[in-house]
Amino acid sequence: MDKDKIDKKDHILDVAERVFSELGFDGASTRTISGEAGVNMAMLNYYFGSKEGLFLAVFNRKIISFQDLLKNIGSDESTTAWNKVEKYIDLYAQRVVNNNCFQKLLYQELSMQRRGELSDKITDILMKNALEVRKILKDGVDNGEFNKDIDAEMVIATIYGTKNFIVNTPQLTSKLLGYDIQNDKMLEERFKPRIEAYLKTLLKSYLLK
Amino acid sequence: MDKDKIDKKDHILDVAERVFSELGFDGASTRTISGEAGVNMAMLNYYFGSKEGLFLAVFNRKIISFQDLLKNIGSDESTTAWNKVEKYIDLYAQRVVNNNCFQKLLYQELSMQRRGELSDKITDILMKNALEVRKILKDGVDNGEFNKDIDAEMVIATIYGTKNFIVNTPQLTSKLLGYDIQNDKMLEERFKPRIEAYLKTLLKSYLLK
DNA sequence: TTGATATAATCAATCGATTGATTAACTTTG
DNA sequence: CAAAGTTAATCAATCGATTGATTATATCAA
Repeated sequence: MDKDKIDKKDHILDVAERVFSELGFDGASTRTISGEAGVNMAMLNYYFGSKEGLFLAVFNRKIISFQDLLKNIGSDESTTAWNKVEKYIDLYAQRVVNNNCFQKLLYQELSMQRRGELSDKITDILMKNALEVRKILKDGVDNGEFNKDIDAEMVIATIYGTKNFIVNTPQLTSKLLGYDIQNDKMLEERFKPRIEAYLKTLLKSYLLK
Repeated sequence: MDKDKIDKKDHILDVAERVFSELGFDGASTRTISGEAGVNMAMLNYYFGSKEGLFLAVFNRKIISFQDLLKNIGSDESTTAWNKVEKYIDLYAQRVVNNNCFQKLLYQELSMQRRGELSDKITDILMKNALEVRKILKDGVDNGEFNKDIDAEMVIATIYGTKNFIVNTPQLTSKLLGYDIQNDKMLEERFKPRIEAYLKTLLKSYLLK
């Protein structure tokens, strides 16, 4: 039945996303993934063509919705630039909480600059997001809302980097923050409001005159 | 000759450090490392016992100078907390420029929480570093120099994270910043002063009353 | 509805390539 | 000579990928 096929592919993607996140692209073997998904190894290639195809499928499944949300924030003409920044921080924090595992995977894969389509695709997607944020910042400068001498690109690095550092080195930052970042409940109830409040205060004092 | 042996081992470590940084632990094969180092594959095991032994050797070689960084920063009682922060930013930026490759390797391995001994070792070192910075920040709060409601731990995440994001995703940030982060000359002449100025301005507006 | 048939899904088995590691022979050095 | 250094050749294990055979499902003529 068609419904079953979709469910099974989706199940494989779920498992693959988790295993990739835990072990990285190289560390996660197709045998491990198929084994944990409870399917035959050949099914991975049957459905997704190759290991890289499987990774790309995991990747593509995640990115579509976020792009649209981001675009909507930037295109809203009825609000201030600072309000857009706040909205983006909220959206981003929510995204991190919901896709903690995957965000780690993305950054990990991007960190080791590898050959081919995979890295290029990830770069393109993240670049699009980054440019969207930069446009918001530049607009804020142009309309006099933000300081004219802000370093927009570095601000982007700060937003992404602060989050990445925390979720990508959980054994370090959990000690530092005082609670377990890898625990979903802690992530939602303590980390999320904390990074939201922090980034807003930090950027507000830097961006606004 | 003993000198030659040391030089050769050191050369292998140099190459291994770079290749590990570029491809990760899994992605870097012993054949690639030995090939690029211009030595026979068996020499790696002859010198370092195993691939992991080689990795540990790369890591241990760097630890010593890492420790030195920790000592002299917060101990100066004759200056302000903000001045210490500025000094630390300068020192850190210098560190990044000089050890760009290794810094990448470090956080790559740490973000893949997979090994026992090595991961603990890295965590301990970085934790010591982080606590040193936190002490500076807390002292600044206690003597009324900094805002009393700053989030010290998140500030640390911002300092480390902003840097890490840029040097660990060079193909992305090079596009964003407009020059090649992987070029040493660019790193020294353009990126270093830029991140110094940015972090100082950013943190100044956030920390100081 | 039934039976034949075509398509999709799944399987065990195995492919060649590559991995980290090791061996044994050779060369250099002291 | 003996020890250290170095090499090519090779090891078992595992990698991603593919095969041909088998089962399940869908389609359609009678």
